[in-house]
Amino acid sequence: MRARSLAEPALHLPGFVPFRLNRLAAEVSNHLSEVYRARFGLEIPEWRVMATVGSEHGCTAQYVAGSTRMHKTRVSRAIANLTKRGLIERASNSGDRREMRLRLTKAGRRLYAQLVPLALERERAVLACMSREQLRGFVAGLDRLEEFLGLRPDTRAAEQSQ
Amino acid sequence: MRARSLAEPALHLPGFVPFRLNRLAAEVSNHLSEVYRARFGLEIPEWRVMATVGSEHGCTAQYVAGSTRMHKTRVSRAIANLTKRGLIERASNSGDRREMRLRLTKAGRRLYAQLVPLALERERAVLACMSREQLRGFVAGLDRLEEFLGLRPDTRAAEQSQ
DNA sequence: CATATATAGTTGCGCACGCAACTTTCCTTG
DNA sequence: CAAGGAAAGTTGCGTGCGCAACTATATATG
Repeated sequence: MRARSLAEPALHLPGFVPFRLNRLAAEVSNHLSEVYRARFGLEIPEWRVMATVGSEHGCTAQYVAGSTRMHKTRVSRAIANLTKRGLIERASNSGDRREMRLRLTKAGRRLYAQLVPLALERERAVLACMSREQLRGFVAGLDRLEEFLGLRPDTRAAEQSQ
Repeated sequence: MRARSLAEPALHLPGFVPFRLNRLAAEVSNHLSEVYRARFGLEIPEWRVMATVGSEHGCTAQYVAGSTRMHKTRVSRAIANLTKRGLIERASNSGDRREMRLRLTKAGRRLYAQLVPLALERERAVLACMSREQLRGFVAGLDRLEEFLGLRPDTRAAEQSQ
């Protein structure tokens, strides 16, 4: 196709989208982690569980794993930590005794209420570097990629449950 | 303070951009890793070193760490592995004997020449889900975010070296 | 009703990672 | 030229992760 074999690199990492996504995601995570890590003693998996259970009351570990795309062992350990700290509680009172319904405890809801505004503020601060128009274009791309890659089981879930 | 307590989530993880970036980056990485992992026995750090050294002949470990934003120990270990496998070689013949100039060996160049087209093809396959216009918008957002977050020491480097 | 298969969640194990400390070499400043 | 500090890389150590295997419960099939 391209009589390019003897020519130069052909792949420059800083222009390679998969790499750029990784680097960007890591950087944004670092910014965020100052909030939930230093100020609340939560690691990424714990923060994700809190955020999921905080809005999907009574969901299962399986659901958390599916919607965050974390490995179920990672979820399991995060839940164990949060339970030990008294931030969430497990109830097996369902009809299916294999699964555990997850809920924030009172302390968990307090922490969640503190954490959420800070997290949203961090997001806002980063996205503020783009114009409204730029942001729309960027998010549209995100939407498209997620749909294409089969991320977002939530759209389906929303359609089903509502 | 409370006025919102009875209202709903306020933070829905699937719509939270930092989370979406992480999930997307992980997913794209998984797609890519099938190439360099299963077919060439390289992990992410090794692949990044190969890609960097492949286009920046004679660069240092420091440079790789800076441009990929990997921790220097991660880079160091990746280089150790690649050296053991005979894919890159270190030369301390510089004027500064602390740093090591990195180069692909003959075998390394062979592997690089095989790997690059496959990686580019994977990138293309993913990005093909967007229209030309969408892609432009998405990449513009990427550019903007990277600049804002101080990623890309390469633009500076390019200005200096060229 | 018994057996087989699947699913929710946990745990043992090996490994890669980041941090801090270290070695070696370079650069400064008196 | 001696001494303090900085930079390039490496290594010991503790930890979090993913894989595979396990337990317990639920569902399907003869």
